[in-house]
Amino acid sequence: MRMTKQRKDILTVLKKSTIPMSADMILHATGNKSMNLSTVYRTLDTFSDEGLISRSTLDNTGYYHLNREHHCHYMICLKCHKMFEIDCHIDLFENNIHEHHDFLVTHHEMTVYGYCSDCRHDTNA
Amino acid sequence: MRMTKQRKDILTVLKKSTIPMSADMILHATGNKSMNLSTVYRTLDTFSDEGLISRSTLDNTGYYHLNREHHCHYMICLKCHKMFEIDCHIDLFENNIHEHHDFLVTHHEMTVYGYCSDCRHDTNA
DNA sequence: ATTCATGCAAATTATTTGCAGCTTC
DNA sequence: GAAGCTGCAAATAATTTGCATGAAT
Repeated sequence: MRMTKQRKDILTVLKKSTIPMSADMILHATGNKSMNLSTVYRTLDTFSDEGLISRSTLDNTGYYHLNREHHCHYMICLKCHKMFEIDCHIDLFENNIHEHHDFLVTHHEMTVYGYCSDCRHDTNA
Repeated sequence: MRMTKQRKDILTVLKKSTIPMSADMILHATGNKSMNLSTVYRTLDTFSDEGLISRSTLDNTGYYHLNREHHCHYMICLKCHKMFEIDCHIDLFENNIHEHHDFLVTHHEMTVYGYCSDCRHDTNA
């Protein structure tokens, strides 16, 4: 993977951010006025393939964040759409989140990704 | 809320399904050849507002499912993209899912929605 | 030098909206 | 009969792609 100025800029932005960012947010955050949005998308794909970052679909658009040692989840305010980072403490739920983060939980979503039985035994993998 | 043929058709489809469906999948599943996709979207919005169904963004598109007594989450196969329903047993994780569902978990995502402190205390709510 | 990355513009896809006509209550 | 739906077509918005040029190894 070639380390171009664009890629460096994008990586810098991602390293600084504590919350997931959309491609557009990332583009603006770099301050690189000549960089194109498609470059951002392509770079994010590449970083993703390299396992450097992860993409989640939130609010109907893609959000990207650096993969760090301790993974975390996010709380999203239904009104202002701000995102707040929370550690992956499975026990830290509903009431606990309210106490610890002063965030009133209305609902949550969890999706588990992986490979199903069929696909694991499928030889044309 | 008026109960039109279109709304009945859509509700029937959602009732039959055990997994979330996209607007397009729902349209085709109704078999109603004269119904328009915008009607599906509008109806799903309405149902959502009524609290009848929930929308999740998966795989970058919206998926809708009926709200049932026991809520559940979904496992998504990274290869075939099939979805599998799993109960919300917070303790039923990684290894357990593998044992119980023969699904190899690679990663998961959890998002908690609600209202942040700022917004709860904001009078122009 | 060669390979890969970039900018630009055009294509795709999911979703939303305006509007005029048609149903349901 | 009125308010609320619907279909259709056109508008948005996010993301992807083709292609010719430019930069990194």
